[in-house]
Amino acid sequence: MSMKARPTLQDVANLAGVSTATVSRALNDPDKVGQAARDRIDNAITILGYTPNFGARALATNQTNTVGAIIPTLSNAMFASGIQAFQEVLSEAGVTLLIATSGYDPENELRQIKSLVSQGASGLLLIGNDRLDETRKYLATRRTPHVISWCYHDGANQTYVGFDNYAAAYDAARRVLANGHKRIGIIAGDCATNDRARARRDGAIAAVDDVSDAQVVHVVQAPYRIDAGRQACEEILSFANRPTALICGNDVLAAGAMIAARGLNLNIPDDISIVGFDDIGLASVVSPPMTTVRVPQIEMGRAAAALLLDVVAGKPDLSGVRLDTQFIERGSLGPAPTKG
Amino acid sequence: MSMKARPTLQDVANLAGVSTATVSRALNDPDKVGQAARDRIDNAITILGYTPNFGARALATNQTNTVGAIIPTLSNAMFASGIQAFQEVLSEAGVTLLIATSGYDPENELRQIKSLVSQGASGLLLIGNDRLDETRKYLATRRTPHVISWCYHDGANQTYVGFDNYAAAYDAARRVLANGHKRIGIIAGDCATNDRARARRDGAIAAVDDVSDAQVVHVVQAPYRIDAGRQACEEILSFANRPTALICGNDVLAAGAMIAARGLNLNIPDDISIVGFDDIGLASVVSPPMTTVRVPQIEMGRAAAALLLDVVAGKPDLSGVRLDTQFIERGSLGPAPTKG
DNA sequence: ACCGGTAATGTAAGCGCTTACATTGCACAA
DNA sequence: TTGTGCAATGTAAGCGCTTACATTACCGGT
Repeated sequence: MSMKARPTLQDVANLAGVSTATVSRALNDPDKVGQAARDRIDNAITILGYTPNFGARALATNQTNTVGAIIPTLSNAMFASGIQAFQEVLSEAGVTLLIATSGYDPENELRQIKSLVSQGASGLLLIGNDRLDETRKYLATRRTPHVISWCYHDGANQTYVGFDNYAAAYDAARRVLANGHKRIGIIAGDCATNDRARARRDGAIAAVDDVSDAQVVHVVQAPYRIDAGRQACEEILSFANRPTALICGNDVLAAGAMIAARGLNLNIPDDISIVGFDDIGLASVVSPPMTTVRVPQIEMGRAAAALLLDVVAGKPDLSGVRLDTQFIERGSLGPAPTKG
Repeated sequence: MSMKARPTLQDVANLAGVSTATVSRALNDPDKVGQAARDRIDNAITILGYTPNFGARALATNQTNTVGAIIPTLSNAMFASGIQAFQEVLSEAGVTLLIATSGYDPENELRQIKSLVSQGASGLLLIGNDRLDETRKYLATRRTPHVISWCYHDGANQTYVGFDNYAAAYDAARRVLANGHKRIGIIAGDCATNDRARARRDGAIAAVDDVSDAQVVHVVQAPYRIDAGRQACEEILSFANRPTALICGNDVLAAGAMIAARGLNLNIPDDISIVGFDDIGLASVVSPPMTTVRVPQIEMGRAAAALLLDVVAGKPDLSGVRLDTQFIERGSLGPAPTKG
């Protein structure tokens, strides 16, 4: 048993009786190496359990074949399938994905960005638009290629692959209003460092404001957790002037709200309608099935990957991609109860 | 604007008018550098947007401060909070986490392992016990520190931080049987490359076998997706000799089963009881709330991180950690229907 | 005034890899 | 036979960083 922790190219070369250059070629461009040598090298590699040192390779070639993604959290399904799709496209292109989480904290996001860049990420997938100025500056002075997803804005000097949270929420609220609801409650996500949550809230509010006899009776914020959604809903329902419909920042919040409503013996949607956002798997399972806004996660992930690959490769395709959301009407939305 | 893509230590040194050694020291051991120099260096760093090249540092120091985790999938909440906890402990220790997914494919797992090691991971978190021999050999010859989670086995020459899937499923099945059920159906996860799914299935079967007048009437496998769970349930319920209770490989499957049952106008739990496994957020939201087995994800993640850190640091603490699961009884489990 | 000690800094080697360039050996044409 | 061309391989420099060792400057004690 060798004491060396990690076999190197040199070790392989020695064992195979060739120079390091030959081993390197055998690895990267097998055609350039004779059959005999190649066999001995392959053999040596398996014997030693050799794995190239990525950092050294990156140093020598000045290219890493690696990109990074910083997402707010792994803890709910919100990003899961999008990232999965992102990953798949990348690995087809032979690019490794490094994943980090920011926990919705901009400071932490910057730290993670630096860490990933440091690790060799030559491109970045970022979520949303709320970011430290310092982060922006860092990205700019380093000219780090990046695409921003899960949101979309026109004209900004950024590459977005996403959808318009504001418009989607506006539309969803319109649909709710079309059911005759006049008193609307809103359970928004935590808006402090989350532009998507803000956009969704504001879109919904704007839609209600645009209808003269309807009003937003309560707006509360809650982190994207079921229990927080329940608590928020309980709070809203404890006030006078109960809403007949609740528009929630995402499905997790809406699921919590449904529990709370049921806990108060309210029937959904007869007594109160509840709509979510994201259409995660859960939405169709709860009872009644949840009305929500479908986000094109997979398409978004794929498109973001393709675009990022382009940008990294130097094609300055700054156009971005705007995807459509879809309002999914299910049982949790019903007509406004007749005044009783 | 410099044309250099990525500023180096040298660039910083030039700008600050010192040698690279001084900059390096300023970065890693500030006390060793005079105040004046340090200021100029800090300044140069921000001006240039310098970020150390991780690979080069790793090369020079021979230590990476990085570990990797390979999980089957990001797509459901099964691993989310465990990984989150894992990550948190690591980052407290200043260690970076690299995440990759295998998609339950052992070949892919090996590929990802090599990739992470290549990237500098000096330790690995692996899920479950099903693995290519080649993978085992690779890990062994390289002496790559790793801990295995989401399962537990005694005596094996491995470090486990997890729980006993078999025992937990056995126990869950006992609880079901204690409710008087005699005809049990099982919707297992995809067992082919998933030892946890197998253990859960076999544990449940064993429990039923241990009760003389009860029997497993159907066993089907389905990937961990809601629609697959629904389909599997529909299949089982289409057979003669319907079970009165369904034990599912995880909550996602159970959620699908609940939909299917409801679709057939069966009341849960009056007509059929359904139990899941994992206790993901969804379990308490569905209606009726799902009886399931709580897995100590957070504790597991934290413990795995602590242990991995130890192993990487050279303390050969091979003891492993066995955690307990907890049977959570909710509305989806009821007494067996009286023969009708 | 001189010396030893110490703090601050510089010099240069080397980490594991790739690659331009040099070398070797051989087949084949003339 | 001699040269030519090409395939296979070797040599060595250099990627960005750390660090042992060397150097410098300046301190206080005598």
